[in-house]
Amino acid sequence: MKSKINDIIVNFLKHKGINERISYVIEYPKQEEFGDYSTNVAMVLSKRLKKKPHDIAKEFVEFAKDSTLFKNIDIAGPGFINFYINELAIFDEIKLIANNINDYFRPNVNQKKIQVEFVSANPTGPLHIGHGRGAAIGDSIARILRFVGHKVETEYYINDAGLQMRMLGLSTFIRYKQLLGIDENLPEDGYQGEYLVDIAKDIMVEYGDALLNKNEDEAISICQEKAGNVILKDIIDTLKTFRVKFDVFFNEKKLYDSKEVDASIEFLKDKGYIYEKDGAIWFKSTIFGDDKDRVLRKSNAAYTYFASDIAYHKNKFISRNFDEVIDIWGADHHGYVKRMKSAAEALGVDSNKLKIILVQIVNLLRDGQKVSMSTRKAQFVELKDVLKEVGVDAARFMFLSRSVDSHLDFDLEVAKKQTSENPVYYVQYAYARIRNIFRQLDKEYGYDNIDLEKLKSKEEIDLAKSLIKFKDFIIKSEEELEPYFITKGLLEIAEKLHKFYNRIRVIGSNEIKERLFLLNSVAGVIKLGFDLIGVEAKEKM
RNA sequence: GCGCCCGUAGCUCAGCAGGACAGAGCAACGGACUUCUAAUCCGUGGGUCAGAGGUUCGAAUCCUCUCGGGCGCGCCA
Repeated sequence: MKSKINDIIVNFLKHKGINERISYVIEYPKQEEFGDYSTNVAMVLSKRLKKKPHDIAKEFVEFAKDSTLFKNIDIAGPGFINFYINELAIFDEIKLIANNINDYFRPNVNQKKIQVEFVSANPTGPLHIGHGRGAAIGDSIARILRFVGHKVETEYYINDAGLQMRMLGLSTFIRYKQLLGIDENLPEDGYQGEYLVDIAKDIMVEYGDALLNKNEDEAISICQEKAGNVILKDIIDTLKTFRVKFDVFFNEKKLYDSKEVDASIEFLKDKGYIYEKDGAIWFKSTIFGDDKDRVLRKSNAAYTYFASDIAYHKNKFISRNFDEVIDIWGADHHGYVKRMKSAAEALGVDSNKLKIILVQIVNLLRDGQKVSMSTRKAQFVELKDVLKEVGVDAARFMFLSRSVDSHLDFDLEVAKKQTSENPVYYVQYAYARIRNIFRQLDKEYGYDNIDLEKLKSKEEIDLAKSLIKFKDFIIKSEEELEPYFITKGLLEIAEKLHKFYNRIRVIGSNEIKERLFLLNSVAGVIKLGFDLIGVEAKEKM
């Protein structure tokens, strides 16, 4: 619908001899009395054509008045052009939706090969609620991009080569020794969580006290591997219940084993972006706008994370040839963005192809008090416990009901209530109400010979409009990589459905066929929206 | 100290390539179930868009400063 209006505007511009792009907007007016759509094009053209906005608007109305799309076009305020859509045109759109939902809502895009990397939590402890938000966002973005028609691969990056994993092994080994009666305390920066005691018990079952006889380095390595595997499996299980699936798990270690880290440094060196100072190897990220140069290999010959991250992104872009890579990080990594983009440029990759989404923190509240979270200190609420308490649907919807860059307050006490305070029920209920009507039909009603002109009430027309508008929400969510537009669109449809349901009867009415036809499309669109955010459409509630 | 993000209704947030009287949900208050599920609907109240300047015909939106909050600034990971 929007694009049809845009076509008319573009024709008008051509008619006025303007062929280049002009930055006007077509929007939904805030007030209903200003029509269904509105454009500021007359005001934008005012300066250029040296005419009053009002006069340009008049010319436009004259130009467009023959279109069957509108029942009226108004000029209002300082020169807004307001469009009132013809009901027939609205229901023509509904027919298109009914004909093929996916075709109708899939925007035209050039297919790209896109990787979405998210969660990527080190397997040093269970996932907490903050990871849940990243998981919900990453997974939904992947679903949306896939729906739109891109080739999408989701990936989880495991930092299994660094000191953190070593610390995990050491902490587990100490727990193991404690179980065997050896008095030794965890180091200050060790992992305190109880889950390591359980893992240590498993190790004891498997090895008895044999690890004590091995050299410490080897014993820690065994513990590290065991703990890492157990925790990773736990993470994967949790993600699975959360309906999040990864196509690829990528190990950092692999980048070292395959010498890709060295190769990346060589690659940059050949281009002249590398120098040595104080016994360390540096990357000249300042040429690409970073605040300072960054160390890749320390003077003690150990590589920094940044070195393996460069190799990782070289692997993504060059070895695996992704057209676009989306990294989803926690907001506390924002200082890392410029660095990573510099690295992309240095690798010869247009840094616009690397999209980094910073997901703002989730504030967890318990009894109104903020709970601070730290994996190391084991002060956190596990994602899997939250899922058990509030359910997958509620959790996903809540994570996706705010824009990515706004803080999210997740109050456990409220979330646990499972009352109507949670908007997911509002939408699910709308769907269930429709399904319920269909279940109670006394016979099959075909949709041949239907006369949609019979749907005259405001409730029916508004409901139909909300479906058409949903397309804009999909486009926006895809363009801005913001799944919350989907939840927003769903809430709007649900609102119109409930209003309809309260005022209009379906079963027993003269318009039953037409209304069922409309409701069938509504249910289909809600189902589509739910699919895009990974929420279940319930038949009954 | 430097840099980034943010400050909109009691609470949580939309709106921010400048435009029409500032929006939604929740909470509060008052109504609507012999009806396809009231997990719903209808109505009411509630805001000097942190503050001060500036640009503009027009600023929540752009610029500057102030105040307040969060985060990042390592040869850490």
